[in-house]
Amino acid sequence: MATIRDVARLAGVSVATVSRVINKTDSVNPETAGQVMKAIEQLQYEPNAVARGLAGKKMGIIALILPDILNPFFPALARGVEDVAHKKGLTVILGNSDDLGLKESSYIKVLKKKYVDGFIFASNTIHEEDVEALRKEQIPIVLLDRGLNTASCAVIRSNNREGSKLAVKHLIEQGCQKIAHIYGPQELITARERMLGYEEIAGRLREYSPSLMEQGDFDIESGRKAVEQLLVRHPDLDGIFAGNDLMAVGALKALHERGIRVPEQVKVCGFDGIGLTEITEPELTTIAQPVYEMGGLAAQILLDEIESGIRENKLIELDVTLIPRKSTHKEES
Amino acid sequence: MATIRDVARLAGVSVATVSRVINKTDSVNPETAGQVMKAIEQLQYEPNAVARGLAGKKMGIIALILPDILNPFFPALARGVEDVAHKKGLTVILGNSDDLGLKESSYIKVLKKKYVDGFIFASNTIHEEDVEALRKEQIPIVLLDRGLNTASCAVIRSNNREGSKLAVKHLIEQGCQKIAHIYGPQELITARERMLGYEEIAGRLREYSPSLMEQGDFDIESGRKAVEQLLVRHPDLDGIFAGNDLMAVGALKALHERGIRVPEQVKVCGFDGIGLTEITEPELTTIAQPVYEMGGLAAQILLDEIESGIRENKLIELDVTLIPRKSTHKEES
DNA sequence: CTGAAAGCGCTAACAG
DNA sequence: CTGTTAGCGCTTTCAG
Repeated sequence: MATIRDVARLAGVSVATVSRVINKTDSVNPETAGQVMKAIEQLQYEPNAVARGLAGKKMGIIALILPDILNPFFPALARGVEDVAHKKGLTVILGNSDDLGLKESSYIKVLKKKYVDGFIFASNTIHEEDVEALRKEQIPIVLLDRGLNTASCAVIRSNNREGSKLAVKHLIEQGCQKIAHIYGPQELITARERMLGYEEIAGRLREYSPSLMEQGDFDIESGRKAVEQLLVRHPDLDGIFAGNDLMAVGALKALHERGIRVPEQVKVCGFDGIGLTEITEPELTTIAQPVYEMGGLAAQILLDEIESGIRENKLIELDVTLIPRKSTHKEES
Repeated sequence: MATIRDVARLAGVSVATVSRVINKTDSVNPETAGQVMKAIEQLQYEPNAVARGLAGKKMGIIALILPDILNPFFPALARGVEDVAHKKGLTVILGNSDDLGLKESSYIKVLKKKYVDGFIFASNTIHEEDVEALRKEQIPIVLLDRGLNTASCAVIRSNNREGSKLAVKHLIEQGCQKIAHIYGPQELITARERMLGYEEIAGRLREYSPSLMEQGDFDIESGRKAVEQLLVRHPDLDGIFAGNDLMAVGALKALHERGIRVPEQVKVCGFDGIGLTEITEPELTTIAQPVYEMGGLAAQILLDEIESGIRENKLIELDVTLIPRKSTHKEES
């Protein structure tokens, strides 16, 4: 592997000059530059990223810390991040935090030592101090689905409240009158927002009652259990809005087990728009988030910040869209 | 951030000594070592990974190149890799190759410059030359699901042929007599092996015919299409063994659309054991690969190789297991 | 067992 | 516009 020295020698210039033409960091006489370029070509020279990193404190790597890549929500996010990073020549380090603050801290600690250029946290448990610490060291961060309180960096999320309202309105349009909601863990702002959206619309219904809400954990099993509870209290419910798709799948399962037909007797709507929703029977109506785009956008903002050195601090809220499918289909009368 | 120099100064020794106690690379007087340790504690010293990388050509990073993290087979693999890597203090870079040889080469090029310690390729299109090149540079590699021809590094895969035999035998036990097979792209050794396993067992059936096989692309849509073709030729088939779970899901969909009941009229079995198989209706019988374990093992072997510097070159074939579910359930008579 | 010093390959003042 | 040189922080001979 040729080094910058080899290039300098062959081109008959100093390493500084070579560095300049590579990084366009200073003007260089076009002719000299030409010589250098030629030498680079000839030697097939490629700058060593590690040496560069040591000198400049940037390795051309961004870190993506998410709860668990096994959760079907995250692969699309990861892909979104990776695609834009790769396009810009950066690489992505993946970390699974399991929503453990400690694991997040541990990733941060290790990755800082590797001079990663920036962090994207899609994790729900980052310690405020960790964010502050990174901020202080001028390491760019982008947060996904976090509250406003952490106003010291860019935050991306989708419009959860509006999405919920969309969902409930849709259920009503399809003829539902008694709509239950399975909400996610209330530590998560997304879960809270979705619940609020539900209450805002469902609260107006004659049949509404707070007991139409039941907690879940954003996983399939909890969705199933929640429905079992709900059916005890409200055997006559005719619509279920689950706080995410996994719980909606669980709901579908519970209903199926009980011989309750979807959508004829009960209509079900999820949230997220993950691929699973297309393979259930019936296919699941859902509020789709632009997950891939969110990942791409997060990466984009992060890269901009890395390049410019300017912190953006903005909160971006993306629109969601209703994808009507069989599970909420209105029977023609 | 304290440097090794600070530690040396505080401990009253040379940097070389500090380096020695950190890396246990040479014996040091226990007392001196103690001093050094104390200094390290006091200064909260953490060695800089990039400087280390530049000096030693290893960044404590491994690269995982797979076709597409969006394919539900890969998250578990990635998680397996990441978990063991993280346990050993290494980090994982993720690359999506889309099974494009060019993209793989591009990842290799970029990552070599970053002194990654090793590569895991779960991708199907690595150029033989690329592998050889890495080999020559002594960069450890582990391959997943590759043929034997690339005998120059460790290869992990699961016993696809036996798995297929298991599947077909199971279908026969459940009463199937005319079993079709949807096979995957024949460039993939996994797809070929599964097909061979099918032929070996199904070939003995009275009703067997080569026209019971139809090609698919390992995705849902192709599974659906394949079944449509198969039903034209063999309206009376009573079992389908799909080369992977996604195609099995497609098969389920096609059958459902045609009003053919599973498992009563046709039984369906998939291959892989991805999570999707638990949420279809009916739930899908499948041959499960230990995907998470495969990832963990790949990482383990890679790390061993990185640490020892000894190439292992072994081929490891993991066992698969039949997971019987509703989609192949035999009706009690 | 320990220290001095030469890199690893590149960037970024600082002169000129 | 260009060259010299001092780091970045650590590892690793080579002496002692």
